[in-house]
Amino acid sequence: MQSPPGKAFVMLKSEATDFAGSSFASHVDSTFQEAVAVASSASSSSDDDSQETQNEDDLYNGNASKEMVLYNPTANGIVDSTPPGPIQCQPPGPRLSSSRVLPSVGAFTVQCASCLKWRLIPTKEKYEEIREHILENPFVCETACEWRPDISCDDPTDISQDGSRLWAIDKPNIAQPPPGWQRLLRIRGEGSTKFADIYYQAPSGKRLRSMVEVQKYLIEHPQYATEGVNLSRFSFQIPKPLQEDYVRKRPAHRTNSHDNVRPLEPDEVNPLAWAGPDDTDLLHGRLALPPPIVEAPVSDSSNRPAKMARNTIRTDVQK
DNA sequence: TGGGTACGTGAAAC
DNA sequence: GTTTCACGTACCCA
Repeated sequence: MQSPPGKAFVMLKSEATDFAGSSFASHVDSTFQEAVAVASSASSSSDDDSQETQNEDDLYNGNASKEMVLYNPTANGIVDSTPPGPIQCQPPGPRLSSSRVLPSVGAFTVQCASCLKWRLIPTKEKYEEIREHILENPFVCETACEWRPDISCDDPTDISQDGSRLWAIDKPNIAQPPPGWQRLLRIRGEGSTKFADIYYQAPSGKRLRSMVEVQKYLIEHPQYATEGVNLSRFSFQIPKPLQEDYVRKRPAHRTNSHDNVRPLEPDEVNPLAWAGPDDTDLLHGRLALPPPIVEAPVSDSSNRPAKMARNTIRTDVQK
């Protein structure tokens, strides 16, 4: 099993304490139980069945060659080194302050193909640019010189998995959204049957949630086609969580899912610290980020269907 | 009450 | 058998 040609990791809402100064390996045992990570692998993956394992190995042991991670710097995730700059992933709208809102990707990290250290990517746009070509152009630390002139493979990793964040592997080689369009990743709560949803937001603000909708929209708005916007620019592939049980498995072809699906017990639930962001780093001016946009999916929610859980979350968190 | 969002689920694809 | 796609809809807020 060789290293996949490219990966993108998504680290989600978290309460972080430190990023740098610790290796993945040193955190494996203690953090994997806590981190919620999403991982998507490269297209190559001849061994899909072992992809998850490989991803985990990559993440912790540094075997991956080109990986990308998203993390949420609002949660105090930035290292004590040079700030990567503002992250522009899903700026919270008015509704996003709602307690319904679940974990959301806040920032982006890619693994250097050379030294295997993680480098923060300053903007979503840059991340998407890297991701689009990561198979052909593996990311290396020198690439980061574009926004951090003094960075090199000799510098410590920007981020390590300390177990307080949600990690996901993003898919490589996803096309950047057309100009004016936004690709939105919305993470669902833990225990849902699906990890996340992808939306494309048209310049008009219209949100499209499937290829079918995109196609309809492009037909209804032929001006985009004249601008070169076509379906190949869209991908609804979602990242995969490293924590396998973040997403509830669906029973095979059973409509009466209650028969087969055992709700997670509280102590089985990933004890995420979905706390609000630690302002420390913000106060230090390390990041210019949107305010917290996430409310924690409380572990309580795992005892019941997600929709019910939402009620609980609201009741517990809000007001 | 209408619009937006998050979640569940049937069907299709793998 | 499992994953992904697509979309219906419950729920919440303004």
